[in-house]
Amino acid sequence: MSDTYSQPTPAEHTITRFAPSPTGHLHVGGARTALFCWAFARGHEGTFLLRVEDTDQKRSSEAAVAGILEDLKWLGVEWQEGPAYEGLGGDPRGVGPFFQAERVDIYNAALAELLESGRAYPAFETAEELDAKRKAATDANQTYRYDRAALEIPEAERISRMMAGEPHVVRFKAPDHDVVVADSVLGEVRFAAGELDDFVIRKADGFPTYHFAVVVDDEAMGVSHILRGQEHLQNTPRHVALQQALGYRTPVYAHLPLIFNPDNSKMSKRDKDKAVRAYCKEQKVDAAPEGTLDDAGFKAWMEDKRAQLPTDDLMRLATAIGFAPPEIDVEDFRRSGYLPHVLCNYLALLGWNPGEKNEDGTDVEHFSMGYLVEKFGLDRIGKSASKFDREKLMAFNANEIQNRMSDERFADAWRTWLERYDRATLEALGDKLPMAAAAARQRTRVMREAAGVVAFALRDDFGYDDKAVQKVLLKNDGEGLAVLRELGPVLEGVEPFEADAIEAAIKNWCEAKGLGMGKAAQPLRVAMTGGTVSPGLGQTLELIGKQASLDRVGRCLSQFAGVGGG
RNA sequence: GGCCCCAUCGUCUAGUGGUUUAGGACACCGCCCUUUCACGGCGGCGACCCGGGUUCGAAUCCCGGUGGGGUCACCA
Repeated sequence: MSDTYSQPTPAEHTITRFAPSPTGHLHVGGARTALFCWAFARGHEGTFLLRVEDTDQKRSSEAAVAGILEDLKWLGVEWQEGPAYEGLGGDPRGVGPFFQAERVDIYNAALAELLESGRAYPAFETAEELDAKRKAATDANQTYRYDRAALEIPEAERISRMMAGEPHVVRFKAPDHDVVVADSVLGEVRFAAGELDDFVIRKADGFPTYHFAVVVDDEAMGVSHILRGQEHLQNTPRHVALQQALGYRTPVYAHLPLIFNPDNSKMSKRDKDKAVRAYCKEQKVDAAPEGTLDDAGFKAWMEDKRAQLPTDDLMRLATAIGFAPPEIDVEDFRRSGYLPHVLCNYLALLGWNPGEKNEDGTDVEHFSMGYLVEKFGLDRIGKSASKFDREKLMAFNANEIQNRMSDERFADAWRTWLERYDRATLEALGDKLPMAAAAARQRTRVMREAAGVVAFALRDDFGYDDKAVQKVLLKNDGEGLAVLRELGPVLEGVEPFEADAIEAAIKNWCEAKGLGMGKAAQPLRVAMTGGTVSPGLGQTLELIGKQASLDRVGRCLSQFAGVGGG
């Protein structure tokens, strides 16, 4: 065996890896896999490494790599080994590089062994020829397996044609015995001999296929535990067969249950395009709004049910038409204003459960990253797929913001979020941000809702809600307006103009008049915001400011005086 | 269709043969708190896919059925 990929690490050391292919942002399913790999390694004082599977030249992009690294870092899923990124990554054991496209020599060395031992062989069919064979088999209602036609060619000729540079792939000769996959979640899964066909391990372009690269790399990098989605289960016998042929050890496998949409469809990036497209149809949007797409592009996208827009274009379009597509990628949840450790918390519960109770008998459901690291284990991973429930995630996030965060911590988190996603509001708020945060916190479930809660403070030129005006100001001969008239001077006398003092002053006035607080609060709300809903009265007025509050009372009075009496 | 996986309230799940009138969370519905909204408190609704075994006893073990899902590329 060549030293190139000999085992550099003692087998007892726990090493997990996350190996995304850089074809887009990190998907929540991938995020959960990464999270589990990370937690498992951490909990076993092991190493979590990141490897980029970019052997598909056509679909990989550097932007996608950067996006995935950023998403992981934001989540708090930190890799000790792998691509360097803001202090993460590195290669202390010298097992890199961590981009498969840079490891072709390593794969070829392993491949040479298989070729030599006769476990792999070149095949010369074109993709078109294979498609035709496949189609013929399907049409005849039969399962297609590669027919080993290339093995009909005498070996010497095969080799010489390969050496002469004739286009070819290399196939692995599948074993003639059953392959058993020992999975720590599912148990032993047996695949009968003959189920595997001679799959391709090196493509015509010289790059290894996924199956081959994964097996070689996991061995070379000393990966001890492979946690991945259950959609990979049928790949595993191929990998095990390859390991056996190469004399590698087989790592521990744990196949994670799948995550679905509430309607049982697979969660996919396409869902976003689908939702936006449906909204466009529903709202009869027949041309792309200014500054989003050109007409031809928009039309083509609308007509092709499976078309996907680049993320940025899609989001710009969605924003322009006032629609929020469902969150699918980690970046989507970040943009909506979920907290990273809450997302991790929720994700961890999809397919895993600590199985512990709180003292009051409820299940332990809200936990920190540290708790996850401490408790996570393969033995409590579930077997059945789960549906992604945004309502519950939202409730988790709301719980964190409303019941666990302080006003100060929320203000910090909000500021960070605004810096990235809503600079206009950040600037409009200015140094009132902490006050606004305090007012908005208990009414905010995800960060993007917060600005709406305090929107009244940002603009003076709001309109009044008719129903509110009728009910609160004009009813009973302008009772509400009369209250407002008297409240003006009361507010004027409040100094300093702070929430508690404001509330106290209004309360005093009510008591003196023998009125319930509601009789004063609601007219003031309408005057301050145009409607009947706002944060606490004191907070609302303080946020608006003394002069502006008085102005709003005046404006309201002059607008409705004489409309309905009073 | 072949192969493979799975199956507890609408959803996420606890439950590993008796401690279970199956526990919790989200959602939903009431009531309470209350200056609106929200928060919070209390209560309610609501599940072991079906059929056979095994056993004194089965949500838990076995078999079959049904249902759901995954996968069948020179993508990963």
